[in-house]
Amino acid sequence: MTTTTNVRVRFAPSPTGYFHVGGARTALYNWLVARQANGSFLLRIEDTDRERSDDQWTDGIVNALSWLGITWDEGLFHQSERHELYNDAVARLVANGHAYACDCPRDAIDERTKTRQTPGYDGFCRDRNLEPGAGKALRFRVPDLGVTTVHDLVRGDVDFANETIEDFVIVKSNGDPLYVLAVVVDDVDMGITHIIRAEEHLPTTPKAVLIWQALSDTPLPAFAHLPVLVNEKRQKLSKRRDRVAVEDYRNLGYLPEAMINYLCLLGWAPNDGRELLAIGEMISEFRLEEVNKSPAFFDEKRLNHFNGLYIRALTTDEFVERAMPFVSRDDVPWNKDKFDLQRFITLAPLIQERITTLGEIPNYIKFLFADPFDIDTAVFEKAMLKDSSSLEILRAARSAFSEATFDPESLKKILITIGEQFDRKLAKTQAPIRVATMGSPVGLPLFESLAILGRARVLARLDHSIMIAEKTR
RNA sequence: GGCCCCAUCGUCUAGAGGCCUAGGACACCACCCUCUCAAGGUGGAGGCACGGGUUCGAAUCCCGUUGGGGCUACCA
Repeated sequence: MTTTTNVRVRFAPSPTGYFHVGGARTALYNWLVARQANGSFLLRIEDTDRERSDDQWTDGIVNALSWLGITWDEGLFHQSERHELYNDAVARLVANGHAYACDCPRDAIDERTKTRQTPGYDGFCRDRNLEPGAGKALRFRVPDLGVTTVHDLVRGDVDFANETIEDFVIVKSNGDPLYVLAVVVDDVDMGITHIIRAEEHLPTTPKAVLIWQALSDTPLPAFAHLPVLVNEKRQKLSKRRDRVAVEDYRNLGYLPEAMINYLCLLGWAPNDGRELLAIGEMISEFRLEEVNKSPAFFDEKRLNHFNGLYIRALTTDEFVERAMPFVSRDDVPWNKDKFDLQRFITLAPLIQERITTLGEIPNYIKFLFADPFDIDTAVFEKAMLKDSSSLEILRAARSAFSEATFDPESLKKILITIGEQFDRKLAKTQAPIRVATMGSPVGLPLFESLAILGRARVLARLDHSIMIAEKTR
């Protein structure tokens, strides 16, 4: 296990917005490849565009990856701190004729393009031998003939005719390197062997190949372009359009291991039908060559399913521990110092099998810790006033509970007996009691809840509802 | 417009020429279980985009059509 290989991968997000699940999936696949090969996973922040980059987004990326358990072996690298490297590479490119200065304004290029059949830059400055410097951009001289082939592990060979690739800009006129240049310089410098990224980068990959070959004799890395993740309209997930920030899922109460499992299956599946995969299984079984080519819809419903399974697989102790941040938040629907850990623990197993996200917990235990306790009028009316015997049941229960042993079994027997008096099944008998004591027609099992609530509060709540019902009828 | 990618149930997928009467999972529906709601169990409906080839045989290979998507900045 201590043998290391030379496999080196990198995850290179740009800090220009919330870190979304598509990026997380890309990071995961990179990480799996690194772990499987016992190689290295590097994290590099692509912040060459200073205006769009912001440290807060970098923090978000770092936090999200940490939460997911995707650890990096080298980094964080910031492209913004590596300008010397880029300048050096640019100087070499200019010196050996691969790059040239260009002072064409955009509108001039567009004007000339109108009269041409091929779109893009027309190579106007190619042989003008402009002296590179301030106010002039640098363009890469793309061969007029031939084909640049991208060998892609998931898509096979993809050919691009060089004549369809324009002489693209690699350095802005203000001297800043462009992404396409910085990426290659860094990948060469860091000895990256596998470039695993989203499919949207495929069209610019021949440019990267050309730069790589102009800059280095080292063999090209293997490429793997992953299918993009799409929304319900089958458009690429976007930070602006779609609310899919990893951070949001964390706050909603998704488990990182469920998220990882779901993400892993978005574009890849093991040979047999297994869907619940441990990290170790993903690491040993994942194959880039088996990654699907078509876009995948990020389906929250399916994520929910996985999250529910993972929550239910927790031991009670683990569950309680995971739940703590969600029952101690400021926005919890009860006075924070009313919270009682022991009582929560007692109910925990019952909650655990009912929820799909940890964020749902407060609503389940609100009845226990919220005092004063009030009931939604619509709910109350439906449960208490639509049925004439509801009030009678409340009274009967009030009377019987005042002397009962307060354990679930005893309480249940009492209610069954009361139900018989009214010729009702238990399902019907429990309804008004539930609303009166728990505030909702749905929720945790009633008798366990009553027992934990305790006689005093149960009686008080019954009295309260009886009073309201009497007044209203 | 140009370049490129993609195409199995609504969704995620299994399927690498006969094992396919196309399998699983989510979602959906029904039933069972049941103090509510869930969870769980059982069952059901639902798909190879279309057209040509190749082949004894095609979801699987080839071509085309259609449809979807990505890129097309001195963004990343």
